[in-house]
This record gives sequence, structure tokens and C-alpha cells, in this order.
Amino acid sequence: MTTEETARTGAEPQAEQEHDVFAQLCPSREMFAELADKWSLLILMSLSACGPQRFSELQRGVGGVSRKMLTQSLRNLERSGLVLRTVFPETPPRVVYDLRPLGRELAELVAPLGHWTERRARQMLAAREEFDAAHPEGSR
Amino acid sequence: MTTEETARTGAEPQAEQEHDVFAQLCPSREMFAELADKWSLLILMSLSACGPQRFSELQRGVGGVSRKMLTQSLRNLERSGLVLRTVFPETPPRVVYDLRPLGRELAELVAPLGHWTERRARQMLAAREEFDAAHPEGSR
DNA sequence: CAGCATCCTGTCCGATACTG
DNA sequence: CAGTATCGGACAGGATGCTG
Repeated sequence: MTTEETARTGAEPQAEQEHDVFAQLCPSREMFAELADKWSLLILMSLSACGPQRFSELQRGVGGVSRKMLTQSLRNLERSGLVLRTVFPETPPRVVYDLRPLGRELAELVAPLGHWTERRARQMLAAREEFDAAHPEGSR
Repeated sequence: MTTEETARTGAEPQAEQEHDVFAQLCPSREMFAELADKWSLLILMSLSACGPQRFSELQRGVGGVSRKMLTQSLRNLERSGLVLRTVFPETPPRVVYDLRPLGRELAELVAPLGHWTERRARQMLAAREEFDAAHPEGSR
């Protein structure tokens, strides 16, 4: 029996506060909800694929991200111990972001997800067209 | 050179429309943005871990999801060919959701992400407290 | 350059009521 | 049971201007 099944079936009454992403109020769910978003995952993937990067490099790397969301997401990742922020006291200032061991672990799980999406995008788009054709609109 | 590096450096001028999740307007980015959300990932994980499930089972399984978001996310997954929706014409009606091969592929990449989060949640929470302690509030 | 503060718009998403 | 429809508040997130 897997972890989630144990937790979800409640088969372990004395379970000493197991972490369960499926449980609404579990801390791990909170963490999952924060990581499972577009920008955070793309940032992790970018740092993993291209190594340490400056703020502006990241913004160019992750297409379409605004300074605001980039700052916000980076701050979250830094706060959770996934990303290291290093300031070089120069003028103009230079700030470099890099993965910490925890973040590198996660990034290595996330990268395959990105590659999979790139490989299967065409197939999913085809499925969509087929679906949309079969469900003109106001059906169901 | 990896796919994303090729695409992002523009080193392949004649690149025949490679898919790149980092590119804002690439179809694969659109797909990625749709999949990379809390509810979709949790649904995939639930279907992967517990097998085919009815609507209400899924709602109980994925803690905190509303009928609306569950319907919406399931519809997206179905539309993209990841999930199969089967209606049994009974009374009361019974609808079962299951992974299609495409969805099963993805789910197997997503599951480790969930498990990792459960394993590392405590560590990330600790990092947060430390961060918050070091940055009382209006610093920086 | 690397942000923060502000404003503003779109959308997310829950609550509620209704249908087959 | 498994949805759909509608409303409304909260918040995500882009644009802009300013600072160290």
C-alpha cells in the first residue's frame, strides 16, 4: 500500500501525522500548491538547464514572465530553501540565482515533465481538435 | 546541447518549429501552462495511485477541490487526450474517469514530484522559518 | 541592473441554485 | 449522482514609474 493510499483510506489510525499532498490542510499540500505553478516550475527548469543566472537572464530565459512574477516566484523558491540568491556589491549591482541542493533535487524531477510536454504537445493539440470537433459547443 | 538551450540561444536559425516550453508563444508552453497547476497534477496523481475513479471519489480523494474546479480540470485533461471519461447509462448515472496511455505517461512523471514534496515538506518549512526570521519584514 | 510600490484588469474559484 | 449556470469576492498577474 502506498503512502497516499494509506493516508486517504485512513487505514492507519495511529499514523503519526504523515505528510499527504492529497490532504487539504497538510503542510505538504501547501508546499505542493506553491511549487505546482507555471512560473516556479519554469524557473527551476531554467536554472537546471542553463546553470546560475542573473535576474535579467532569467527573465529573458523564461519567456513571458513579468518582473513582478519573477521576483515573487524567486522569493518563494528562496524562502523555501530551493534557490540561493547571491548579491555582488558592484555598480551596477549584480544578482545571481542558483539552485541549492534541495532545489536541484526537485529540478531533476521537473525537467522530465517539461521535456515530456514538448514531445507530446503536438499529440495533445491533435486530441483537442478532435475533442472540440466532437463537442461543437453547447453539447452535454 | 539540449533542446531548450538550442531554442533559447537561437543557435539553430533553420530550426523547423521546435517545441520549447520556455518560449512564450510555443504551443507546448500553452500545454505546459495548463498542466502545471495544482488541481490537474493532483488529479493525475490520484488516478495514477488509486486507479479509475468516479467523480465523487475524485472529489473526496483530492482534498479541497470544488466540483467546479474538478469538472473544469477533468474536462481539460479529457480534451487533451490524457483522461478517458466513461458514462454508464444507469440511474443514478455513474461516470468513471481513467488515465489514457498519454495521461499515464505523464502521471508517472508527476507522481515522484508529489512524493518528493511529502518527503521534503518539513525541510522546506524549516527553511521558511529561518528565512522569515532573517528577514523580519520590511528589510531589503 | 534589480527590484519595490502602485494601479488596474482579468481570471480563478467558492457558494449557491438548478437539471437530467 | 454528476454535473451546468450564474454570481461575486479575492487574487493573480501585467504595466508603469521610481529607487539604490
